[in-house]
Amino acid sequence: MSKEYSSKEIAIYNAVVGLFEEGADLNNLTVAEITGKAGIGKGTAYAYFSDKEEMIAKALFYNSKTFCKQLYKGMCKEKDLYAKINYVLLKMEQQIPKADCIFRFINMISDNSTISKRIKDILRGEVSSAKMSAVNIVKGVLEGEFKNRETPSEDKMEYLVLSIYSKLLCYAMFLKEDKYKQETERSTMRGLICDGICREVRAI
Amino acid sequence: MSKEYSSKEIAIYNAVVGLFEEGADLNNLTVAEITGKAGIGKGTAYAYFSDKEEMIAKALFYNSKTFCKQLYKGMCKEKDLYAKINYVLLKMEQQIPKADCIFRFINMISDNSTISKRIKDILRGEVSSAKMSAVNIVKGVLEGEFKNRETPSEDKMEYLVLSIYSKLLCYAMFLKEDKYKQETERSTMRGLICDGICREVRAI
Amino acid sequence: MSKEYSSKEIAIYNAVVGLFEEGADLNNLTVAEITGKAGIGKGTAYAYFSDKEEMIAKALFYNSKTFCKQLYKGMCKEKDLYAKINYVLLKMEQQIPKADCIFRFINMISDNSTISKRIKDILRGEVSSAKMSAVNIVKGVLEGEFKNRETPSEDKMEYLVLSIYSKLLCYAMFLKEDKYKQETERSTMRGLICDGICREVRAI
Amino acid sequence: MSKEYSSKEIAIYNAVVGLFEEGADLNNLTVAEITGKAGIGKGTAYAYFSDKEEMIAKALFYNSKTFCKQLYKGMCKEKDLYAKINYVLLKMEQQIPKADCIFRFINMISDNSTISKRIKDILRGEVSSAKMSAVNIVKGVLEGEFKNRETPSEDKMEYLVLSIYSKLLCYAMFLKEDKYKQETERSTMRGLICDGICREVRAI
DNA sequence: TATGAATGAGTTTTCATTCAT
DNA sequence: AATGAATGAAAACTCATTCAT
Repeated sequence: MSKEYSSKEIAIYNAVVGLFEEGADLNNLTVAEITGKAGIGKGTAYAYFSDKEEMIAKALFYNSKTFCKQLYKGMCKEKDLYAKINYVLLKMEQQIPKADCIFRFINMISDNSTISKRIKDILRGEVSSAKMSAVNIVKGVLEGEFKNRETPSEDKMEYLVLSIYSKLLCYAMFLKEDKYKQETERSTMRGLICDGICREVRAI
Repeated sequence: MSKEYSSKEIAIYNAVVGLFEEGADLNNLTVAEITGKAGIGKGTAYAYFSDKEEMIAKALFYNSKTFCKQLYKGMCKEKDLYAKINYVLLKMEQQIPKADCIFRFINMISDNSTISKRIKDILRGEVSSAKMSAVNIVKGVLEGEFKNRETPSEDKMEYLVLSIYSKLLCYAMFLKEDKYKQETERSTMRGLICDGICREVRAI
Repeated sequence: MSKEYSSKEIAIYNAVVGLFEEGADLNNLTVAEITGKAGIGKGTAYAYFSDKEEMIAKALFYNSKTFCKQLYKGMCKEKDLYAKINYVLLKMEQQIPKADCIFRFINMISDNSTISKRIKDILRGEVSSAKMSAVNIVKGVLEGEFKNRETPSEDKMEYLVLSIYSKLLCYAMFLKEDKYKQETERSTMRGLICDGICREVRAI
Repeated sequence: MSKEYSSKEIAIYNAVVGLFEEGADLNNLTVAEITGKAGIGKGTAYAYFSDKEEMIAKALFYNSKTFCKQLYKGMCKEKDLYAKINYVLLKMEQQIPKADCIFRFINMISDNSTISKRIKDILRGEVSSAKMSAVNIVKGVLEGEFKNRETPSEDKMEYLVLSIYSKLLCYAMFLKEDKYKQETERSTMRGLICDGICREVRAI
């Protein structure tokens, strides 16, 4: 079911994400940097990827898939809506660089870069795409809410997904601001977001 | 109060935005393309900007400022919260490329590109930064809501801003999906967003 | 007298010639292509040849030697000058790719490529070189002509060789032109060449 | 009528031919070598040519055209067939490297290299192609021969062209052999070739 | 002041060759 | 002996930036 990755592929994926976490610009990464960080020869990388863009696109996709899968699993164990959202927000805080990387990944899907084109190719090929993965988390969050009551119309569900998804996305953005380096601030905002989402779900 | 722009500067700004709207990747724009589109010589551009990144960063900033200013003005004329939000969403739909350009601009602030660094420099210099401009719109939207009732705590205001801002941002993202090429779909979602935001504001 | 070739060597030789006949550029053949076509591992090839150039040079040499030997044999059976030349021209037509390969081989001797250097090394080592082989055919063609009459001076013999050799060479070149895809055209030219050479030989 | 060449183009053409004359392999010339020899920057070359192959192909073509034009002009002044051929052979001897370069050019037309493809593109574009130029010389040589007598059939003319052309070509090849470093040897062969051609023309 | 020809540093990518298995 | 994964040197090509006109 799950794809097999060779050790060299994983090395490239980790190198790309690692460089990103160190503050590199994904649009200006060089193959030399990537393979250097990965500890393999330049030529080797080209035996596994057709070009630089593929390396980066697949690395972002792999990172997103891995992180989202893990997030999804943990979130499912939480008992109610509030707890689920809180879990996701907390995990994002704990792994800011990973979350950030997904954030970049999602952004990249809609720029016009060559990487973006490659990402789209990958997503087309994969059944459970990465953006879907992020959206899946939101859907997972909502699941169970409508077991004991009528499921809202499709439009309303779509709105709820947008509403929750957008808050998660922006929370990731806000986390990078200096202000949110403080746990107190984060905790307050987290609470407000959880409350807000619960209120929205109830209201629909 | 407002800065004076020379005609050459404006030409560069319009060229950058124009190229972006034509589908160019902002990270791979060349000076030749920009000056070609602007109808001026390469050397001339360097008389007004210190490097390529400055051209792009300032162009994005200029575009955002202009669009947000216009949006802000129009929005103020609307009588209530619902109408204001509806106005903003409608304007975004009407000017998808411009909205998209701001979206990119906001995203860029948090990538690690050279352009991003330049944007930060500009924002530091400008009192009313562009992100602020976008956030300002949100603030403008909220303004007036709290004339007849107690202003919520600063934390809650911040949450409201995040909530509204995130929905606007994600609406811009969603607008690029095929589904939202249909006016009916857009109209439904617009209504849900306006309702949702009104509910949130009331609930706080 | 004749060298022994291992099966791997032969595989390489056939691979090179095969690739050439398929339209490959001898100057841009890769080891991967050659060994792939030969059905052996890259490392194995290096057990038999010191480098890529040697593979190609020896392959061309082998092909030339083989083809010329065969041509020489067949030609000797023909009774007179006209028949001999006609035989050679006909064989060239029947095996255009092989003839072409020799043609390339001869040309290569005088370019300054690394392959050319290797070819020269081989020719130095071999008593009956390939160019000699081609020239040998010409000499074979002339042989017997001067049994019943005085052998011309060395200079004149040299001229005759050049004259015949050059016509064979150019006939091979011309054969690649569209015009000579027609048997009628080829047949006419063949006749003219045979007549011309006979006349020259008689005149000397 | 004649194309204008920029000084940079000429510099590239001379550099390529110069490098060839110094013994470089046309198939392994690097852009750095060419532009270095030409005394211009690498980037500059790419402003005038779309790629390396174009530089080399056009350089060979330019050299051939120039040399053939000059040869043609001089040859026309000679009074009879013998003198004309003698003139051409002498010029070839005097400018062995140039003649050699044309020889390579003609050979290249029929290899399968990228340069060869480029040459074919050029020839398709030009009315008086380079191979034609070489052939033109042969035709020029023959011109005037048939003023006072009946022109032979087309086939026979074609044969004559092949016969003369092939001798010129091979003479150029032979000139590179050590033996023909001697003027005496060359002079003898020259005489034999002139006689031979005259005899052939008369016999047709 | 405006220009765009010229430059070369910096990137991607290929491929001959090696060597551990 | 045979293999092919791994390597990195080398080459093509691009493009920001300069500067003579």
